[in-house]
Amino acid sequence: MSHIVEAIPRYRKVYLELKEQITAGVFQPGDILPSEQALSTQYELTRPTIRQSLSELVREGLIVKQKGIGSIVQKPKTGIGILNIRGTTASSPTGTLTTEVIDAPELIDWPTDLAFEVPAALRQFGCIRLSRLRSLYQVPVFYEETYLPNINLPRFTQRSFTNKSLFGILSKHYDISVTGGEQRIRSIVARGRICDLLNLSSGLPILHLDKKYDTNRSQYHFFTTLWCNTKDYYLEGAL
Amino acid sequence: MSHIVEAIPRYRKVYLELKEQITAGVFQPGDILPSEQALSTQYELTRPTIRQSLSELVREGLIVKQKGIGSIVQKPKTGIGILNIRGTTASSPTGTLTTEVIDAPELIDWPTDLAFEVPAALRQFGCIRLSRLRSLYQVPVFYEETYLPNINLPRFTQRSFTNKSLFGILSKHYDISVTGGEQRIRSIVARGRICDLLNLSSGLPILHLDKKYDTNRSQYHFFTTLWCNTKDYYLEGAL
DNA sequence: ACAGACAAGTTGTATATACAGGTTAAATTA
DNA sequence: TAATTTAACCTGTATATACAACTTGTCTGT
Repeated sequence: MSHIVEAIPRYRKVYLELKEQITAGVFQPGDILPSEQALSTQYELTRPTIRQSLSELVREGLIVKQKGIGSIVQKPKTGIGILNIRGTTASSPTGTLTTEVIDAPELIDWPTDLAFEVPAALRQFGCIRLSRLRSLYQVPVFYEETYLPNINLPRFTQRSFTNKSLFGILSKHYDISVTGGEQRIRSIVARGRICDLLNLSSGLPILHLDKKYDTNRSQYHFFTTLWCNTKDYYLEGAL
Repeated sequence: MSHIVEAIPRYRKVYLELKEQITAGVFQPGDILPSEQALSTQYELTRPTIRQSLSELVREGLIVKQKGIGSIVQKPKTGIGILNIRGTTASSPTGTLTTEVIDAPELIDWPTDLAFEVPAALRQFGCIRLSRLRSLYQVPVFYEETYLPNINLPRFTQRSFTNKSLFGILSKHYDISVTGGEQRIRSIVARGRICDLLNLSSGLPILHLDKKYDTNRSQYHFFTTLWCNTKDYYLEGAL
């Protein structure tokens, strides 16, 4: 087993730094970022490299670019932005989302009723299942079940996930970052256990989402099923 | 008023051509596209330019790239892919989606209850409203109301939208292409007119989506509200 | 005072090139 | 024959450069 260095490209460092500055408020909505020329001088990189950093910010909707003007910082999106690539914790209003573990991480056989087909390459390994309940202002909003292939995740089942971002833990301790994925959405009525967890009466409409996440580990995917009460909130995402 | 030539960049032509070939089946899922080097020879462009074309295909999920291998064509996504940037017609299984006009295009005042705020720059112009019902295999699946700013859209209200793509008409006749947008999703119960249109009994859960589209015309946005019966289908999209 | 030309600054498009690092299959060696 | 090395090919990252197209503010001439 080789030591993973995973060198971070320079364009990505610039992207991360600018993103941090935007979310931290150094650049306010409506502000114009330093020009590509200025950024290339500042970071000692060339303009194509800087443009690669900015294109990521455009893709995520943090800036829009306008010819002749510059890169304009956008208002952060409102709502519970779990339709995009960000983890649910990172994309919610700061400090209002709490996470409670319902079922602690445990090793199980792969369920047979997942919405997405589990690749054979993953089936030969075990499956780690955990479930969590997310609340906004102490009101339960969505319940989430996650299924991960048990490949090279030492001490994963011992970790605490209360009020922690799963994406953050995967990134920090296991060098796994989410690069994309797909999702399927339905509208269903709440029944049984979901009602209890979300504190709903039976028969109310809720969102049901199945997600498959792609990661930087080739062939490594994981899966999430999610039930969301959209009575007081909505899900939001970029097109 | 100047004549709009709107020269199409070369990288975009390559993108469009490859996309056409993929959707037409010239390249099958699992196939590997010609290498960037081969494409640059074929199209007489340099590799950076070709990479710009391919990056669009990656963003739309039509291909994934793998270092040392190439660009792998992906299975077309199943489901009704209206969560992504493609118009609903273009992203559904070929030939199965029919569109019926419920309310023909008409000039109205801007509604006051749209989910998204209409920019002041658009409010001073009138609003064109039209509504359509989409059916899969003759079964109504979603109902859609669209609101467009009436700016430089000659003869728009006279056009037929039956079994036509709104995106296609905007692109072909008015040089308007959708470049992005945002959406909000809720789960609600069907009531009143929606029940009749979707042929549902009252109280069943359906999806409610509000969308705001960005276009290549600066400051020009339009809006869609959509009700979708997800009993037999689901909405799908990339993360 | 006003209109128009101009200059400066910005992003968009495109070329040309180089090397790093991953993958595969053929060639070489033990 | 089997294992190892090598070569060929692929995408990823980065530099350096040039010109086009768009926006804004300034300068100039009337």
